[in-house]
Amino acid sequence: MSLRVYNTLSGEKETFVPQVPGKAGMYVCGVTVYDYCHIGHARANVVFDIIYRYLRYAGYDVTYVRNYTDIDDKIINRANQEGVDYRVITERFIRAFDEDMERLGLAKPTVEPKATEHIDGIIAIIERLIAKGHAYESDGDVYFAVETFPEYLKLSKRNLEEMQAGARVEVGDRKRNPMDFALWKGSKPGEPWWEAPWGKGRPGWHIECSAMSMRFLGETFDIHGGGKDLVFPHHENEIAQSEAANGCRFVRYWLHNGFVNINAEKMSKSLGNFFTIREVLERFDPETLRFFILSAHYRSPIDFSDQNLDEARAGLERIYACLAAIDAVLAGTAVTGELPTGFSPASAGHELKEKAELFKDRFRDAMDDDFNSAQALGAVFETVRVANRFLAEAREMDASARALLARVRELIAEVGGVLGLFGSSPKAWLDGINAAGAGRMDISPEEIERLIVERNEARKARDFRRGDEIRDMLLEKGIQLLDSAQGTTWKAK
RNA sequence: GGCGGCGUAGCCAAGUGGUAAGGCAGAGGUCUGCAAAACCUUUAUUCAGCGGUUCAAAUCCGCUCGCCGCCUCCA
Repeated sequence: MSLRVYNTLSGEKETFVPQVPGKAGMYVCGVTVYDYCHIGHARANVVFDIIYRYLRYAGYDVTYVRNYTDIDDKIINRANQEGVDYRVITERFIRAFDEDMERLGLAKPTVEPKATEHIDGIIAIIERLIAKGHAYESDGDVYFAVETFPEYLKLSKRNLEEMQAGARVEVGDRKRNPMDFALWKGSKPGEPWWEAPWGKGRPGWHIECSAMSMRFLGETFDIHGGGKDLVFPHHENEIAQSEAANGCRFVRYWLHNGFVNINAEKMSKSLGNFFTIREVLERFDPETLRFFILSAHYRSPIDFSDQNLDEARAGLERIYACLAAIDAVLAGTAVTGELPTGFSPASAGHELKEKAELFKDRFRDAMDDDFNSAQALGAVFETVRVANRFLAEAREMDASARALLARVRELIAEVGGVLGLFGSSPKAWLDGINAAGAGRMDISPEEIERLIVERNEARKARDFRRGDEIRDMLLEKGIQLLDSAQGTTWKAK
């Protein structure tokens, strides 16, 4: 089966056929660096991270461009508020963005250009647009004339007349048509500026993405991504500028991710109901957040809540617990990696072997279907269930049993590499979750260990009253004891 | 008002023509001194409602109801 992607432009799933066989060019609108990123940014970036990883996994040579928009009204406003140069702001939030993405385990894009490094390219496009009659200068500003581009609004499927009717009239407008948008803005005193044929100024929003994508991916490229909210006006305007300037198709496949909701309402800056990535990571492990994001299809809305994050953590914990159990069996033994034969048809070994053989196909089928990570995770869970059963059933772990488990372990690591999950040492991850949980309790891990020893001594002496007393006391503090043949461990509830 | 999307079990969530993945929570069982954890079994004759097309519909079409998004900065 081949990769199919949902193209916003056509409104349908299409078979992905790259412009150049074996290669894929992908541009994703990055952030405007004037504030800390919220979990909506986390979602967009995680989603396109797995799209990038999966394209590579599927064998494409991918050029992935993700920009920083480092000049913009909001940046200037913030700089003015703080009384600092705009670059102080952009440098601070570029660093913050990089830290956040690193913690979320994102792969580095091929290029991460900044708008301010491409002013020449921006000016060149604007000059071409003016020369072709698609743009006009007006009192130091330059605007794109939407009426000169008949296909305007083809992405968002709107109607120009109706939008004009509803457009807001701006005071002292320099536009010929209220729907025209700025390519270049003349600078006011005290604002950052660059020299241009129309005087000192700075680029408008939208034009930087046209310039940077063209620079690194060419006039036509395969995939352009971003959040749903960028469809209009940002991407619509990018199409107008780029196609009017170059006279050819701009993007082949438009991909847009759905929103993060809070209590079923869109999370946004203007509503003030947003959480920054940093705030969330104070309470939840980064991989849990990533797992939560990937547990739904990228185009669906997801509802962010403590309960949903707790459920995601429980699910991820189940997978890691299984991996830890496999690792414990495999510890210190060399395995061949060959799939063994000889499991009787009714046994868990036979079933697990079957799951292992079909696993990669199921994963690829899911991801080929418009990057359906939720379905892919379903396949992982099924494998985990059967592996757990195998671990519980098997009397002794002979060479073929270990080889089978090693194969399962390898497969989960392989798809984990594509999803950016399961990359931690299972034991370390589980310990980390415990430690984080225990950090919120008023009891130290040492104290817990001491009480476990005391309880086990009491139990050995068949003093179950004392033993249960300790167990109940710890449970009250949120510490769950786990008894097994190997001894007693604990976890934070 | 215009355009677009969504409505699947108590909750989260796949499934877009062939007879409902998976997770969480719940119930019963195995294990246990009793528990917890783990494992096993189980939990939607049915996909918001009504009508239509079809041998066959959660999936396609129409209508109704409900929710949401974009139309203004936004991932």
